[in-house]
Amino acid sequence: MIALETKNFNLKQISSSGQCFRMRPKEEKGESGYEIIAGDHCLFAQQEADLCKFHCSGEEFEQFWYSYFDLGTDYESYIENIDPLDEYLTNAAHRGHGIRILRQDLWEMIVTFLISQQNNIVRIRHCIDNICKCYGKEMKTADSGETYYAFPEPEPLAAATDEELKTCNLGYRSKYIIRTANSITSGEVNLDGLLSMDYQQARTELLKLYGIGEKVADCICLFALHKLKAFPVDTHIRQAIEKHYPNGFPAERYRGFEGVLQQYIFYYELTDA
DNA sequence: AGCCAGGAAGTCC
DNA sequence: GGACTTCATGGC
Repeated sequence: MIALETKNFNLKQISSSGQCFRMRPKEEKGESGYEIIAGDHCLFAQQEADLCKFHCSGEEFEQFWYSYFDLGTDYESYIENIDPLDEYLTNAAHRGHGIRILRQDLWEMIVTFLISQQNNIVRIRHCIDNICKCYGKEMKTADSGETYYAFPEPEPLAAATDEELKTCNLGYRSKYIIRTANSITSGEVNLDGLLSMDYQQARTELLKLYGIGEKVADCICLFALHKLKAFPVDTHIRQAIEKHYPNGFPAERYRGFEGVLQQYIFYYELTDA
């Protein structure tokens, strides 16, 4: 178990920030915390104020979770750059000050945000749970020996038929996932290649995939490739900008980390004080 | 019951 | 290039 003092880190805020869908409140041995499943990893974590307990080995923490939670980055400096006259953004950042832009798996984000389109967050979780149970490897946690399912690899999803995927209740998105999985297994689009591209290159490459448009591509760039200049505009963000920024969001002031602010706004719009 | 959801592809002009 | 329609499913 790793105990750590953290700043600008809040499990509750991250779990409901809409960037990850396999993180949820959980009781373990009578203690409350959060279960986080990412790729084929699973972690139980607890938090009291700034003190966090990560129930994993030091090795797994250093090699995986430290990076996953982006713990090497100072988020307060992003918040300090916010225009103090911008009351809306100041309030949004205040409420979501414990959010981090997670460094998640590329393939997992591609599938996750294909599923996210024209869908609500509660149902997105169900859809992802379904495909993990059907197509992901069964795993056991080192900590407590509990069973969980890894996120499925491209191969089994590429091999699935539309009829089979239908049992996961993905709706019309099934065909997007099958065709995109085939684009990966065939080598038409190379996942490792995407990792070394800049934002514009990666975005263009992602747009080649069937079912991925500008918004989903930006989510993948932000949440998997950690391109903080990506600023995904969905229905909530569009409405918030129309309401609070009639002349457009002042992205030029925040060049290079617009994506962090986008998350504060998204979280602010989806939560109550 | 009916509207909506972290949109994108298809089909017009 | 823009506007308009269709696409499954279920949460609220």
